[in-house]
Amino acid sequence: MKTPKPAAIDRATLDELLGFRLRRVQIRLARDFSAATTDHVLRSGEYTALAVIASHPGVSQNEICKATGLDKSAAVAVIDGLHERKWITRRRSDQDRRRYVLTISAAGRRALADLVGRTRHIEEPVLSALSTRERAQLFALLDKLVERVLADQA
Amino acid sequence: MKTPKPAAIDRATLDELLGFRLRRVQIRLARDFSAATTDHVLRSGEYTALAVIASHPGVSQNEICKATGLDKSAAVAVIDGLHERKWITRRRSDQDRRRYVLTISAAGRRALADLVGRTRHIEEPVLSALSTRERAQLFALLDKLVERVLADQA
DNA sequence: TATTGTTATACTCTATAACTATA
DNA sequence: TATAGTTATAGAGTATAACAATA
Repeated sequence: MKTPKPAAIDRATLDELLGFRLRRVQIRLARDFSAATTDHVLRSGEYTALAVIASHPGVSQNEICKATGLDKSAAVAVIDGLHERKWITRRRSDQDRRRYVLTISAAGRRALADLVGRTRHIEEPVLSALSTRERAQLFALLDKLVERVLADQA
Repeated sequence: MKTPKPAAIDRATLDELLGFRLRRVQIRLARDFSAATTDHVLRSGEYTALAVIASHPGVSQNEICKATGLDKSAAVAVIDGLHERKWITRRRSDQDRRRYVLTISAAGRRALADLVGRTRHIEEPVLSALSTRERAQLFALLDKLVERVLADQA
């Protein structure tokens, strides 16, 4: 039994759906990433959370959950992990003592820069299917979707 | 502490990365989907596998794994689930008795059509951030990435 | 009363390795 | 020897509910 061309995943029914496409590409990227970062051993969400803290000094855990889609109970372990590595600092907010004020450390910035560099390298083989112009288009379109997602739950 | 605009997820470091965008949108779609299909209770991968079987009558489990990114051990439970629901039929291949020949049933086609209809409905609020033309562009660009992913592991 | 963060817990997903039957 | 599918299992991810502290 020969494979009937794997690229043609049902043009009839799935053509108008977004989720399958996102899922397929993301599975590939996630696997390549975890294979290439066996030294760091990042938990799911730690990378994104670190990036959010880097760009939003003083965010709370709750805000990170909204920005990344992380569950608030899962966020605890994620923030703990970043803190143990000394990639972030946490203290209670003066205005609202329920909240944490999270900021990235110098070591955290170095780790993030390292991760971003590696990620770019990992994504390159996939993104090389697109021209520079197409990449920019793709990113702009995806950004519109991300903004919509964030706006809907703000 | 005010949130400094959640849409702006670090323009400095993450701007050139694909994975975050895919992940964020996919988390949203996956949650909305599972919330809207509590009656069907689909296991992860069953939907995609069913769609692949629909468009590739006679595929083997192995081929489904390649097309969907599913692990071969995980595929067993997925195919079992589809079979128990009588959405697919399975028999051993005559040419190679190690392989299964999987085909979708009439009930499977109805279930798939129902799922696709629901999914379209679920994706609409997110996709409405784009014009018709932009959606077509996005899908075409993502398809190029999917084809690259499939080609790399063929 | 509502919200932030925490813990316990249960369920699911994913990956590995060892196995069988066929090739 | 290699491949298709299976099983057992361990580890990670995800979600829910109950809770403490604070608002």
